[in-house]
Amino acid sequence: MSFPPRYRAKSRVDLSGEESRAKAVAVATELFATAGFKGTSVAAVAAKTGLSQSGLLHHFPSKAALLAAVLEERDRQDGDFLTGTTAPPLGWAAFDSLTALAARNSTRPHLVGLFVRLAAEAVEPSHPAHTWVQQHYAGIRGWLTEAVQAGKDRGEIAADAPVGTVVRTTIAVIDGLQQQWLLQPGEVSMTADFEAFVGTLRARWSIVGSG
Amino acid sequence: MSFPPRYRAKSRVDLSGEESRAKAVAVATELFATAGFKGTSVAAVAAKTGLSQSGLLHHFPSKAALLAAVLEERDRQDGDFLTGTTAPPLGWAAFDSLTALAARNSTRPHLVGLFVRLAAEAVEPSHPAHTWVQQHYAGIRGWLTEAVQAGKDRGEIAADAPVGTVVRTTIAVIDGLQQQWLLQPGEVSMTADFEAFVGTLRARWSIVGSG
DNA sequence: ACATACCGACCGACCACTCGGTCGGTAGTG
DNA sequence: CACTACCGACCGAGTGGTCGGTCGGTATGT
Repeated sequence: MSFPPRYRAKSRVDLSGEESRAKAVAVATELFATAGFKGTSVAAVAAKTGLSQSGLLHHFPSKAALLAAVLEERDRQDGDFLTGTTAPPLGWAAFDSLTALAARNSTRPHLVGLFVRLAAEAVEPSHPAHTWVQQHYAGIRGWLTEAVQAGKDRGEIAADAPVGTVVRTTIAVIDGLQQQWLLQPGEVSMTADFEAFVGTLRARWSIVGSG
Repeated sequence: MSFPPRYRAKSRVDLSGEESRAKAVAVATELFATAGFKGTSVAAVAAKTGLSQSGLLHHFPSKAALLAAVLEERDRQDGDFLTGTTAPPLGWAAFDSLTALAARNSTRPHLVGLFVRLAAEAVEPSHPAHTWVQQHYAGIRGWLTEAVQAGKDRGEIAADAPVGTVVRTTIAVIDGLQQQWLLQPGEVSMTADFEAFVGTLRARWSIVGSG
């Protein structure tokens, strides 16, 4: 998406353009997270960015394009965990990575709210974020399924553990805890609760003496 | 809400009013479930009900009032499980009731969609359904907390089981499975997955020989 | 000259909601 | 029975406001 700087890097015009774009994405992330996509107006994003509506639409041809940029940015920030260049964690280590992800998300309510909002809004196929949400779930599902299967192969996880159910339930716990965390931010620890859930999984499906 | 019939009960005018009202609530439930509250227009509800917009607003003074009627109806249908007149189930039986609730919900995608949608939309305090969502979660939390505590007292559940975490995680699993079920209706069984989760809980926190 | 960043003015569509009325049925009175 | 008074159900035609998006222009830097 980012094209090479054709002028000197410090050019005021280009810099200003990039800055406006980035700021608009940040503002849109926050507003989409709290008011949803349909509940947020382009004018509101523009105002909070410090642009006129036309100025904002100069950078993003449509509201949907702005949403796409927001989702792209979210993927970029989270992608290191799942689709990063490093090898993905396997076996129980994958669940530890998810715990770490939960801990990190606890410091970024904007991104959590954005996801919870959009996941619910985009259930209907006509929503501009529908395919993104589908792919997001498919990605996590596939990643976690592979990790659990690998855990079986290397003797960490019991061979009779129901992979699909474990995977879906784990994802469900993450999503559900996020929802509750948004409703009572101070009184819920996503990290602790998820860690306890993983402990329960280990107690049930760990092969004794393997970790 | 219902005032005493000043005329004979079978008056055709009154009956027609009740019917229109009920149909409007049913239609609104469906539309709110698929398009959300903000994404649904009063005109759309009116058209699908078979009324003009003015006719619909004759029965419900505002869109928010229509939403309130929808939520009231949902509570009425689900309330038997949690706040019914019969004594609430305690100990592990409470989780069996939740399994039954999941099974019943599997046959009513409208109500599931309505809840998932509104729970996400109503995170922001200004949303007309915000307090309803808060109370809904508080109700389930309290109900399940009491059940788990009672299970400890009667020796079904281990005394060192972390009540709060178990309760929050259980609610999270329900919510998360609903979300996934909405995204892939045919490929997920909320009932089976939740049942497996309960099995994992039992394996970890059941007191041996008690059930 | 040329591209980029940006704005003011505007547009048609849609929004929730209001207003003034019609219509059919009911109750009371004679 | 007829007549009046009244009711709830419902509609057509608006209200002002907001929506996403377009267009023509200006200012600026290369």
